[in-house]
Amino acid sequence: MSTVRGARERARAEVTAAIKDEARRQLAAEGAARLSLRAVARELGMVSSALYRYFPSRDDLLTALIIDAYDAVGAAAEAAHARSDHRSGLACWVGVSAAVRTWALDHPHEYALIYGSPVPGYSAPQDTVGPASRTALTLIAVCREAYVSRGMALPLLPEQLAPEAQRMAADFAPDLPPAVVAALVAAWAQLVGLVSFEVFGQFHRVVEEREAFFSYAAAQLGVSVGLLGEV
Amino acid sequence: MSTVRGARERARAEVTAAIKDEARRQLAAEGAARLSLRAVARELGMVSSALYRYFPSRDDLLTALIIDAYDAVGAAAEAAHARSDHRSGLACWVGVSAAVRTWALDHPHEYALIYGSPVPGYSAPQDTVGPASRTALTLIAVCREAYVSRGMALPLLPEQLAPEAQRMAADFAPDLPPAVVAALVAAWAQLVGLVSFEVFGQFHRVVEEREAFFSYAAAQLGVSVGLLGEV
DNA sequence: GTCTATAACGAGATAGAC
DNA sequence: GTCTATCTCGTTATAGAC
Repeated sequence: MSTVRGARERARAEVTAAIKDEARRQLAAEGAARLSLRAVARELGMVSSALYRYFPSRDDLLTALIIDAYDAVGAAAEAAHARSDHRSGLACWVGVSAAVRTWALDHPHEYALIYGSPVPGYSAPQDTVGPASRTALTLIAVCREAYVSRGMALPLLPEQLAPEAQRMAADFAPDLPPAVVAALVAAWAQLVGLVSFEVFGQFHRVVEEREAFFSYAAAQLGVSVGLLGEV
Repeated sequence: MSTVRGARERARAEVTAAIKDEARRQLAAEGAARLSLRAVARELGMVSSALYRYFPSRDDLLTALIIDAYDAVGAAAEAAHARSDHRSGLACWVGVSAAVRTWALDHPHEYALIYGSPVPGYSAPQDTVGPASRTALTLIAVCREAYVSRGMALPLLPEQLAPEAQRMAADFAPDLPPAVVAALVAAWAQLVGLVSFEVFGQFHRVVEEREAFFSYAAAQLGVSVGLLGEV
C-alpha cells in the first residue's frame, strides 16, 4: 500500500517538475506576462484541463516558479557563504554577491521574474516571503559573523533615520547595530541594481570588464555597510 | 501652402500623441509584452491598419514609448539639476536622484519599460541610446561641476580596474578622473536598484520611511563617487 | 500625396458542447 | 479528454476619400 502511494507521489512529483520545466522554457521565450497554461500543456502532450490537477491556476504556477527562483538564488548565496573564507567579512560579502550575480547571469529569465518588473495582474501570496528573504538573510549572516568576531565600522546614520533603522534592526537583525542594518538594506537594493543592469543589458557598450567591475562595486558596497578588510 | 502643411502636421502630431497615450494606458493595464496595436486602434475608434501610417510596426510603437520615457526621466533629472543649489555637489546629487525616484513613482509602468525586465522578442534600436543617456549625463554634469569648482575626494580604484576605468572616462567624461567615472557608473546602477526596489514593491514591509531612507542611501552613493559636503 | 477603411492571411487563444 | 466554433493578434494588399 505504501509502495503504491510512494509510486503515485513519485509520478505526481515528476509531472509537476515537467510542467515547471516547460513553463520555465516559455518564460524564457515569451516572458511571464504571456505564460499560458494551454501552451505548456500542448508542449507536454497533455490537455490543458489536466494541468489543473497540478496547479489550480496560472497564478499558482507562477507562484511556484517564483518560489523556486527565490530558493535557487538563496541556495547559491548560502553555498557561497559556506565555502568562503570566514576570516574576512569583506571576502565573504563579495563571494556571496558574486554568487548572486552568477546565478542571475545563468538564469536571466527567472531572475527577471523575481527582481524585474512585476507581472501585471499578479500579486504574490504570502508563501513567497520566506524564500524571498533567504539571500538577504545570508548577507545579514555575513555581517553578523564579522560583527561578533572582528567588529565592524559603524556606518553613518542621519538622526532623522534612527527610529526607522531601529525598527528595521528589531525586525531583521536585533543583534546588529541599527546603522549596519540600515546600510545593509540599502546595499542589498544597490547590489540587485548592479546585477539587474548587467542582466538586463544596460551595461552594453558601457562596462566591458563585467566581472572585475562587479567585484569592485560589490566590495565598495561591503565597505559601505561597515565590513573591514582590504579591497 | 505652408499653413496647409502646418495643419496636416499638427493633425498628424495629435493622432500620434493620442496613439501613444492610449498605448501607455495599455502598458499600465497589461504590461509591455501584451501591448496590442489592435486594442489601441479599437480604443481610439480607428481601424488597426490605419495605425501603420504612424508606426510601421508594433516594435516601433514600443520604441517610441521607450524614447519618451527616457526623455521624461532625463528632463526631470535635468530640471532638478537646474534648480538645485550648485554650491553643494552632494545636494545636487541627492536632488537629481530624488527627481529620478519621484518620476519613477509617478510613472511606474514607463519606468518598468526602461529599467525593468526586457520585453521578450524586442530589441532596442540605436535611436534609444541618446535619450537613454540623458539622466546619466546629468549625474556626470553634477560631478563635473563639483570637480572643477571645489574638487572631489578620489574614490579608491583597484589597480586591476584602472584600464577599464580609463576607457570609461575616455568614453563618457574625459575631464574627470577615471576613479570618479568608475564609481559613477557603479553608483548609477545602484541608484536604479534603490528606485526599482521601491517601485517594484520589494520594500513592502521592509522600509516604511521610504523618502527619508532614499535620501540617506542616495547621499551615501554621492559620497561614494567622491562628492563632498555634510550628509 | 496623405490618410482611412475593407478584407484577408496564418497563427494562437478561448469557451463550450459532446 | 476531444472537437469545433469563435475570438484575438500582427501584418499586408487594395481601394477609395480628401
